[in-house]
Amino acid sequence: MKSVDDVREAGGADRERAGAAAGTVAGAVPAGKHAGGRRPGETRTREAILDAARACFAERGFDTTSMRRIAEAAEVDQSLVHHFYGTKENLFLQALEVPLKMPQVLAAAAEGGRDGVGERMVRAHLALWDDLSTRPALMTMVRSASVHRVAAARLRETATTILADALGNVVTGEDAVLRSNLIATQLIGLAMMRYIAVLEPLAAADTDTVVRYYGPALQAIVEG
Amino acid sequence: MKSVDDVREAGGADRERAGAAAGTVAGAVPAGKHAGGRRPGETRTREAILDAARACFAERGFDTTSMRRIAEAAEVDQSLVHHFYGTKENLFLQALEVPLKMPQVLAAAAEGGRDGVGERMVRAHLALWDDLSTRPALMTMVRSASVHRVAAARLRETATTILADALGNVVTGEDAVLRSNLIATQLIGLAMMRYIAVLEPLAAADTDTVVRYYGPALQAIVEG
DNA sequence: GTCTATAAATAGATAGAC
DNA sequence: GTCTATCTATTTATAGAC
Repeated sequence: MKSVDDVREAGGADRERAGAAAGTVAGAVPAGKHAGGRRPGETRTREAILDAARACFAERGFDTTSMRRIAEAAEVDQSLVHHFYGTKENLFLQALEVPLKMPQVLAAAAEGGRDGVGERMVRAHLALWDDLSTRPALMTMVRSASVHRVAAARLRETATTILADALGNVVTGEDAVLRSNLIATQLIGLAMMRYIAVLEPLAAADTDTVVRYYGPALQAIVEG
Repeated sequence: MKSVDDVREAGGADRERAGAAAGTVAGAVPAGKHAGGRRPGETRTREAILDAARACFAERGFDTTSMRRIAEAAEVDQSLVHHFYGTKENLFLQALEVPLKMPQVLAAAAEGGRDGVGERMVRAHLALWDDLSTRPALMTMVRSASVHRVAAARLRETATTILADALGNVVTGEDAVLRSNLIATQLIGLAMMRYIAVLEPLAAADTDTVVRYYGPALQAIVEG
């Protein structure tokens, strides 16, 4: 598993921020140091639930994942899941939040001109899917896009906004937006077959091999 | 909607065959003409249920589709669905049966040598998805592949057996199987974004345009 | 903040009358 | 072959004790 930079999105709009360090535990917090802020222990449980939800949704999709299962995975009571996130729908929305690093990584890959941009995009995409801090949200999105309206909308949004924006300076000329769509199509297809359908030998192939063969396919569309 | 040849698979193993013409209705059957065969009226209801199931599964996926909903779509009682197909799982299996014409159409597209095979494959694939007699089964397969083991297996099988077989004489040399995987990846990605996620402007683009831009991308992998 | 208990809806599946 | 009625399990979600 390759590791990309450790930039993560703030998450849901109503998510509290940890005071300073990420590893803050209940017992390590100085007494009387939380005026108006969160009470110690709360955030940890809340995040544990969200992480568990992401993992479950990523692995089994929206419908197949029950609130009970998420609670079990987070090792908390079922009612706590509702207490923190209300409905299953809302929890799913939070789990869908795409890590901020995604547009950054893809934009970085699109830099550097037209030459070899196909291979760089494939490599960046694989890096995001092989990174354990970004994979669950991506997997949740793609896996549920077929049956959940919001996940599908998020997928479209990712394909257009993020990808088309990143490729804005690279894919130019006639039908530029359509061609960007087709590049996104190739990348989503790759995720689908390699990580979800687990098609062999593709799923077991190493990154370099995939980049070598698939990069030129993206490049063909970049060139128009 | 373009129409491909009208070859359809026999369906499930336990499916009865219609006597002669497809349009046979109860009243039009000669009396005493069904010794040991099916009783009139049965087949029609049975097929209506299967068609309705395919339509529902195609549109909403496995989990979201209830037996009651299928019964409603077929305009029959719920218990009839169980009567004919037993479990929901079994009905889903029947609905997944990929039309026989699929491998035929793809094999035909692969004929004619390496030149322009990318464009021919894209065009054949789009024809299958735009044909109302094949689309529901394909849609059912791809839409549920993310959450249903059997659908995923069918997708893998389609990608390897059917596609790799068709491309056997075209994709040769180093990593031929992996490259066939990547071609299937592109086609499934296309179906996913154009027909399921409905990404614009891709979904609204006409066939020729998609073929023109996407064909060379497949060709790049064929060439290696 | 965390738990027990349960409401309310819906699912798949079956029995049996006709 | 077709319908009514119902069983059983599971789901999301909430109320309320501590």
